[in-house]
Amino acid sequence: MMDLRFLKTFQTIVRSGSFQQAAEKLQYAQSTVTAQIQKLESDLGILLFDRIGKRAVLTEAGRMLYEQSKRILQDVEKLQQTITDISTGYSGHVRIGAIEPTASVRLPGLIRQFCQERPLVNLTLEVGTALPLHQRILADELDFAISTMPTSGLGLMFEPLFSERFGLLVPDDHPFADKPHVPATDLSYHRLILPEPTCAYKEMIERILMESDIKLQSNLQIGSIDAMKQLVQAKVGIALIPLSSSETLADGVLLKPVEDIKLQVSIGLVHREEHHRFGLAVKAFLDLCRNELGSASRKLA
Amino acid sequence: MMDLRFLKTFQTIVRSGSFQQAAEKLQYAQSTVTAQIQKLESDLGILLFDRIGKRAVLTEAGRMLYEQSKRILQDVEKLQQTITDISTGYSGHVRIGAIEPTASVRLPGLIRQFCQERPLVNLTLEVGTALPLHQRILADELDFAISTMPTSGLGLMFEPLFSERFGLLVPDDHPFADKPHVPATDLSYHRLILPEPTCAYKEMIERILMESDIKLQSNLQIGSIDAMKQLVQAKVGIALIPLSSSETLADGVLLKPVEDIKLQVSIGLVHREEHHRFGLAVKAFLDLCRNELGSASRKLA
DNA sequence: TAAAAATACTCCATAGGTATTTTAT
DNA sequence: ATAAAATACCTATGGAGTATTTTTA
Repeated sequence: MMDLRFLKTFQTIVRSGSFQQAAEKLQYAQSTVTAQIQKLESDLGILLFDRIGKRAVLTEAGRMLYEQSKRILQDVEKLQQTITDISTGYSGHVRIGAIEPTASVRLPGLIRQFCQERPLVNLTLEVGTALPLHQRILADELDFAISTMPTSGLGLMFEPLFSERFGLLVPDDHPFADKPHVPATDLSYHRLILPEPTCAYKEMIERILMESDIKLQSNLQIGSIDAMKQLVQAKVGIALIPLSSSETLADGVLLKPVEDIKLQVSIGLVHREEHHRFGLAVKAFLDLCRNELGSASRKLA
Repeated sequence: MMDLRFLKTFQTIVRSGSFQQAAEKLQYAQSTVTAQIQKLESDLGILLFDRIGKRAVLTEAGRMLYEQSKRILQDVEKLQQTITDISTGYSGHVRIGAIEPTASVRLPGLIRQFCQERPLVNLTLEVGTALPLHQRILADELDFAISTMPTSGLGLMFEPLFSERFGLLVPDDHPFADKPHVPATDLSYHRLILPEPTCAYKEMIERILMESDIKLQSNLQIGSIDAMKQLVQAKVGIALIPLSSSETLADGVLLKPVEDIKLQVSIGLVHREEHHRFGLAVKAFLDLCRNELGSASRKLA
């Protein structure tokens, strides 16, 4: 296999015009340059220079080698720079996943801040439901996720950041609209729109409602919070959605607190147990999440 | 400087999934693979794999190295293939120069034949007058040229191929038009259009006419043979042009042979004296020129 | 006769191998 | 227990140096 140092020497000869000047520039002995070129020529089985007296003139093969190796050496240098940047956290690739509404409500601010601080870092954000995200972490295709707690036994760590609390979304002409808050038991008398089955929220809601002995009148299952808002607006039913979604409410609907029961779920960081070797860029984003989303920070109630 | 063999090993590990399989594929001992990766990691100052139990999983830096080195190795392989092809004459770059009308009359057929035989060879044809072409050969920017004989002292070799003979181009209603051939002495009585001063033909024409003691009535100097044809067609004058240009004559003009004097010039191959090291592709084109244009071949009279 | 490249030789850094140990399944 | 990776140690190829010779402008 070709030696990159020899290509570098070859390039230097072509640019400087002589073996000797190349040797000086590269801090080699002159004989070393000769030897390197002879090695290249014998490896490739073709002469690279016509030795015309003192001057060394490129052959056809030499010209081709010059043109093509130029790009290769440039790529190698770029690669080395990239690796250096990664080890300083200046460059890199952060691959995270998040559930809604965290992804669209809480993360955009963080992402913007992160991109300003580290403009060369690639960032991938995958939005999905908890289980698929956890599986992608295990497959080494995500560095970490922000979601509900993973089921034990997967080999994943959970680091709680904050509690997502729920409210009742109702049309503004609904009987509940005038009350400051809604007693939980009143939920039994209305059609409730629930999330889809793979959503971690659905399980939580059903469990809590069951514990409180509240029966559901219907179970319309809708995968998207936005779609739920539309349906509530259209007076199809009422829905329990995270309070943090209130920032993007449509007209004609209200988000009311619910009394008596703790309708909330813990959201946090999910990553592999052996997370020792996160790159600096990933660590930086992790810390950003801890600082900005953690319960110490009270930016979002 | 990074060792390409190590990158190759690294790639093989990533693709095969383990150090051991990579060692088998590459015919290395397993410890060699370990050592190579450790060398890479210490050179780059960053870990490439997370050693999770038996399995080796790429780190962020490892993923980057994988993505970027892929292209580098591909380029290296392509480069080696190119060099191999050059040494067989299958690939390469032939850079030739030629004067008119040889370039547009005699060469297109050769070029088409050559491109069919060696489709991967790049071919550059520069059309110009003799002296500039000769200088570009000396500057190593052309492999050879087809032109008139170079002035001695430049260090160029000349290898005659054929004689370019001249005829008199006249409008079809010209007094000469009915004669089978024109006596040289009759030229004195008509306005003659000559080539531009840097054209090798002009010198030859003037020298021959002077030797024959023929005086010129005027000296309109035109650089392009095509332009001369237009002028003759417009009855501005008559012109001496190579007989080989007759293939592309315009309507309303005739090309007549000239009697008594030898209006001809030798055209051949011009190249450096030290032409030992032409690539096979260039040699092939040289031979094609010798066979198809040489005086042995009587395709064009 | 200078200046550049090639040659002769010496040295040693290191790539690669063998054998063994460590580690995690 | 077994299979993979790391470690220890050895060998020898070949890259780089010094000194000298060859070549040509």
